Amino acid sequence: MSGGVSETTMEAAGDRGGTRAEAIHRDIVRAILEQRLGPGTKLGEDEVGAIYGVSRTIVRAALQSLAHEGIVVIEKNRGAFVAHPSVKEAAEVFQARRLIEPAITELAARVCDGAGAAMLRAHLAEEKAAERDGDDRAAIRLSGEFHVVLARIAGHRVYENFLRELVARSSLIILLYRRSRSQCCKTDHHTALVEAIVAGRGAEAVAMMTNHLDEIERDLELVDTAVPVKPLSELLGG
Amino acid sequence: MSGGVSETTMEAAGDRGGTRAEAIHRDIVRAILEQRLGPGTKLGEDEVGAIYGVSRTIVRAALQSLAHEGIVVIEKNRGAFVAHPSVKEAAEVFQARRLIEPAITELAARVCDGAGAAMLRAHLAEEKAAERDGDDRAAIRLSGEFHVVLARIAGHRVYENFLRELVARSSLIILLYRRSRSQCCKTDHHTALVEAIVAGRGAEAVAMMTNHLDEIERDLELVDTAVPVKPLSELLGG
DNA sequence: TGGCCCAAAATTGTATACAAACAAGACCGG
DNA sequence: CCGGTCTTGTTTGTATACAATTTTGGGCCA
Repeated sequence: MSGGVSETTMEAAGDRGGTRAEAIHRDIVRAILEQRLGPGTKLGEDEVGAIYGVSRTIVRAALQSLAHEGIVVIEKNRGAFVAHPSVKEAAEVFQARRLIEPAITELAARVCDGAGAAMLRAHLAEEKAAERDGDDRAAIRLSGEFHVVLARIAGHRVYENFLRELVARSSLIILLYRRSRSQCCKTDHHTALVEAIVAGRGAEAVAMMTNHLDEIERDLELVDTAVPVKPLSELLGG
Repeated sequence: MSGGVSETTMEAAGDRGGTRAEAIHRDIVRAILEQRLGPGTKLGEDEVGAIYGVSRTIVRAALQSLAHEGIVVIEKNRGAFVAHPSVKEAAEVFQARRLIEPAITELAARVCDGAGAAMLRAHLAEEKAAERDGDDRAAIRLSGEFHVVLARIAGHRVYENFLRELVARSSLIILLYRRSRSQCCKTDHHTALVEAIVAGRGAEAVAMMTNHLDEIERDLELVDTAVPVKPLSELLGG
């Protein structure tokens, strides 16, 4: 973990991007989306505080926020751990995604204007660049975030917030339960989705999204696994 | 505000029901569901701390949790306020309910066993008793909570947590935007829903739920209003 | 070698002190 | 009287101190 990068995180916060706790929250979510932080990882308050250069007060606020999203589990008197979703929870998360993402997709296809199209295409370009550059972690994160960008395009804050949590939790689930080593979302699926959405072909986009989610879920083997644990200072702030 | 009642809240926490912050969070949600706490009400840390007999640390944790659910808005350097949902947010909340509650209802109808039926009937009995006794506040709260009990019966934690937030936010929305003074959910609708769910008639229950939600939403007039403000100590711990 | 016990170290839970920022009231001038 | 400025009081943001709990390591015994 390079101290310079975590200072960048803090500067972003000073930049009216939100409080320090929110910045740490975002950075930890980023680490999870990039699959650097795995299920069961202990997030000690002093350790996290040392990494980001803040007191435990700020760390506790960040951890509470993460716990509220189901991404971290806080056990009384024992500390905070990256969540280890059960098979049941995994099924529930994907079921919720199969419920909400077609609705988001349909909305996005209906309201998508030039700015929305530009945002989607820019995101797609970022995904492709990460893939081309062999930056697996960024590619994985961007592929998850693509879904959240759709919700932002749809302009529906309630759905967006819910989906943001579902996507972060999906990242943990995929890390635990996936069969293949491949990136879970295929860029060409995202490409086709973008084209359908931008063209306002809602029904087609919805069908594609449904298939896309089914495919992600089919790649999961919903049985229990164990994960190795790495030192926190290698994983955060990255 | 009777000190005895808030001590009861604290004892419930000591009873492995969760931390003190969680108990305060629950009590504030309860006050909102009972429409004792209206949109825009300031929740000062010291004031809330005095009411519940805790330090600001615990209050801040409770307020953060409420803010995460969209029930309270924390403005930097200005304090925490009960949320005042906009017309757009109101529409989004009800749209999300129209998406998720039929799914919950269908699930509940599929899995409802004898214990589930007993839970639903007990809840319904409580609603009817509150109505009969003229306890409007309890009746309003129980009618909102009925929807969350359905989610619990469905045994789907992701849906349940999401719906819990939506129902609390709905309470604020209804207080702000309703046309009529009547209780927003009619008990006979809940009665009919329970019978269909318990009998496993999923499609019928789903249709009823959809109509029920449409009816609630039709009773809202989605234009901006202002609300009078009452002293906090009259409203919390109730 | 494994299990148990105990003391010390580490960590979490929480209150409180201090700094920073905002709100309210007083004062002054036009 | 009204508006602007300044001062004071209040509240929020955050670190730190202290209490409570858990974890770890060492010693002892079968």
